[in-house]
Amino acid sequence: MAKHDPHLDLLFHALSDPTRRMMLNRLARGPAAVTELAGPTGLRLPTILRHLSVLEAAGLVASQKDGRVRSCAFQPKAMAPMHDWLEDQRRLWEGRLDRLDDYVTNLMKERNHGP
Amino acid sequence: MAKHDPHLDLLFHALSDPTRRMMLNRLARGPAAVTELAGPTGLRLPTILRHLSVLEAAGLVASQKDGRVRSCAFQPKAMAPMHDWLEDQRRLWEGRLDRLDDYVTNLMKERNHGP
DNA sequence: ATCATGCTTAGCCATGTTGCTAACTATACT
DNA sequence: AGTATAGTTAGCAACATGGCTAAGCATGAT
Repeated sequence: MAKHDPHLDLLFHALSDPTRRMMLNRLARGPAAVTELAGPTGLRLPTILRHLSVLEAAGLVASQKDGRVRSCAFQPKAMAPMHDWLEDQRRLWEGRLDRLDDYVTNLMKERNHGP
Repeated sequence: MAKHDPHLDLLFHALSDPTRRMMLNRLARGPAAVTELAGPTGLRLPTILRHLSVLEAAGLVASQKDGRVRSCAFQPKAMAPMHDWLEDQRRLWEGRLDRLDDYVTNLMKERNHGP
């Protein structure tokens, strides 16, 4: 378990912006060019390019140039570390619930069999 | 499907910082006071309090004062919107894979029965 | 009453983020 | 060749973020 994983920072940060989530949403349906990504957002190209670089830094998107158009593709594997972290977190929480359960169970046993 | 959910911004942003994830990790094991949260981070109290307010803004933590100590508790339900979004995203992606599958299948049918 | 503890507020500083415009490059079209 | 298209780069402005110190306030212990 990484104590302090910089990749998670990039991942969560990338997802924390509505424009970037919109772009990912589009890319989950299939590859797209930069202009097509920009379309629905109403933002200028340089802005979109910046967002794209954030998504690429997080590994969520890979892109390549084909002629004069850059084709961007969603990289679902990049989500894995986040899912792992969420899973760890869930386990911790449920472990706590289990222990609470034990506690209550023991309490009731004591009530039933106690002095 | 929310087109532009500000709550998701807060949620992902809250998780994008290693200090805050560390705090959540501690809280998933059970409630803790502010000083206890600060301990492992090596950061000053005012800084921790700021992080705490970010976590509270995202709904991930609830706190209350008991005497002079503030007790903080993890709120697992706050994770739900994020899980929903991730699930939507996964569905989109898998839908795409299915369609790709169909495409390949059709292509092979045409190859077999075509002119 | 005094002192220690635990939190809180105010305010500073450096850096990062998000949007923009303007100017540039490289490829395609006619 | 000349024009349109698709990115790209540089740089600016406004605001947010993450750290700090110093000073304040409320509660518990002696």
